[in-house]
Amino acid sequence: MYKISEFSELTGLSKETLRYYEQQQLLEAAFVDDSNNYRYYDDGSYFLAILLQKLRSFGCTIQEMKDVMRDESFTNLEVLLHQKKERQNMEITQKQQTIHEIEEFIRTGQEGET
Amino acid sequence: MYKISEFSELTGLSKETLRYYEQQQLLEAAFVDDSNNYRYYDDGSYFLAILLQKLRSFGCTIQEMKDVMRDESFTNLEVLLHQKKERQNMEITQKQQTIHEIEEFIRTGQEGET
DNA sequence: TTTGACTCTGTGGTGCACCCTATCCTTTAA
DNA sequence: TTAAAGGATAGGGTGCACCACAGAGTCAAA
Repeated sequence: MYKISEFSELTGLSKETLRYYEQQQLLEAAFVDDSNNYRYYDDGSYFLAILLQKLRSFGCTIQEMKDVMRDESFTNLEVLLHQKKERQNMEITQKQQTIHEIEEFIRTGQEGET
Repeated sequence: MYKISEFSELTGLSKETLRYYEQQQLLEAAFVDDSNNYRYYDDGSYFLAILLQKLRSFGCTIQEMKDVMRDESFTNLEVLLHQKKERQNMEITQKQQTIHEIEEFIRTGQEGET
């Protein structure tokens, strides 16, 4: 069982983020001491925390992660992952388009200058 | 000379955005009627408005555009455009990396499930 | 002249995912 | 025992680029 600071260092999620995730019902402590409200995390919490961190880095929003965490069978997870992959691909295409436009602007923009 | 609504439709920048840009000293009206404070825009304003809109779509921030508009020779412009192109390329690389991580996660994640 | 459309300023709100601060209580090591 | 370290809660702040709204004044067509 880890207290919040230790768990924070373990997972890379800040203490504020951990409390925020709890508030969002995304990740709750494994146990809360009634006498002082201290949060205690365990290895199950760790697994979930790492999952959440990965999902965030994949571009998932808090709401999307809530939807994933809500069903314990994780059936939504794979769907979400494929969506995110698709989204990354779309954004790559958009950025390539933007690059083309910048290049075009550099070329034709020269005329209007001087 | 166009009043703000007409100019807004002409350029695609909302009236609020036009007033905001003026406040930011990014784009001022060509003429302001002292008696009623109405803004009037002309073709020079139009040229600049279109430029700003393009720069925004290239991922430039307000601050960066200010830097461009501050020097009338537009010497910063080309530098900024190349920076933005580079940035788009970097972000594409990052997104490709994310896609790899998602794919990797889908593959190895299967083990942990069930 | 009236009326509806337009303009102005100033101020506050938005979204997202946190971060920070103050204040208070509890634990822990010396 | 004491003092530092660490925990809690509540509420406000952040950044960015706007958007929305209230309240007041102004213009333009019928």
